[in-house]
Amino acid sequence: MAGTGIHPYLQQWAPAATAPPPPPPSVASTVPLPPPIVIDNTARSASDEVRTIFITGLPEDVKERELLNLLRWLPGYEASQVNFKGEKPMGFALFSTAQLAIAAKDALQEMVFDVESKSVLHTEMAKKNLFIKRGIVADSSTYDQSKRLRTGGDYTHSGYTSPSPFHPPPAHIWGPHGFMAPPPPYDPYGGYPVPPVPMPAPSPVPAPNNYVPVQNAKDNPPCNTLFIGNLGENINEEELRGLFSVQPGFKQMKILRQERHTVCFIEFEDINSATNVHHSLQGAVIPSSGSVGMRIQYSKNPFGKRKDASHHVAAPGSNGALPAMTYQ
DNA sequence: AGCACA
Repeated sequence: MAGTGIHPYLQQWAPAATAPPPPPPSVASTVPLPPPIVIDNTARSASDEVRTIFITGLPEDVKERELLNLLRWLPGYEASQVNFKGEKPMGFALFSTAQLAIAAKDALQEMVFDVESKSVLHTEMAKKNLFIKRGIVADSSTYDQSKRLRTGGDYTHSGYTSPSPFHPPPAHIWGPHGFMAPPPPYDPYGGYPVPPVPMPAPSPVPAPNNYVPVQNAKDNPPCNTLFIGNLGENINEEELRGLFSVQPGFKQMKILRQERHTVCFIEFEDINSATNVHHSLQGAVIPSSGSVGMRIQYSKNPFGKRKDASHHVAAPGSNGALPAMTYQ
């Protein structure tokens, strides 16, 4: 049959077409935040956790809408706001859980927000949560853009369904099932106005079902190749390949089995694609890796560049002295 | 922390 020609995008945002995620432990159906996650926040009640991130590095002419449109894709996104301290914009974004806030923070960390103004985002957890006014934005007379708070798109808290078949969500930001942290208690199709596109593939890709913060102290300069470490000993190569090969810009990957550490290298078409995945899958946990989150770094030796650059090439013909063997 | 292949 025609089961083979699956459009890459369709796979990506086809989270639960025929294989819905394992139902969360059947609690009361309306509990808002039930993370059955690894992190042991058990000491603190999840209610007073800071789940807001603080964003600096935005260009001075940033529009609140710009930030919103970036953030609204991130899982758990609830609201955001830009305040100006002098002319320095400070962004705040509220997420549904602390963990999703951390995930978002990591995903945005060092992101190039605008190339022309060379703005690079820096993110931290906020000191306190963004306060959401209930009801509608109050002051419509002043129309002070810098202080507006909006509740954002409704994509995220309703899952990964795309707003439109023609406009798939930027999977390069969050990966196919990227940071699918706690399966939120939602009905994938409930309340969603459009019937989902008929999904040909059940669940070809074992997706990361979790995400764990990962300390990535050292990294190498950005390049088109990612180095993936911390994969756990029993990592399944198929699963790895399935995850990465659907990422936008993917070219090839090489899995390297070492004694205890399996690592892998993934080449992308360009640095940008690599960077997106670097952020989107950092700390992602895929089933066969156990409970550890993968560590993603830029490769020391990108594909297509030889490791040994001992022969520093002078500009051809720059000095008349030709080396011995230069014919051909 | 573990970085190969062209």
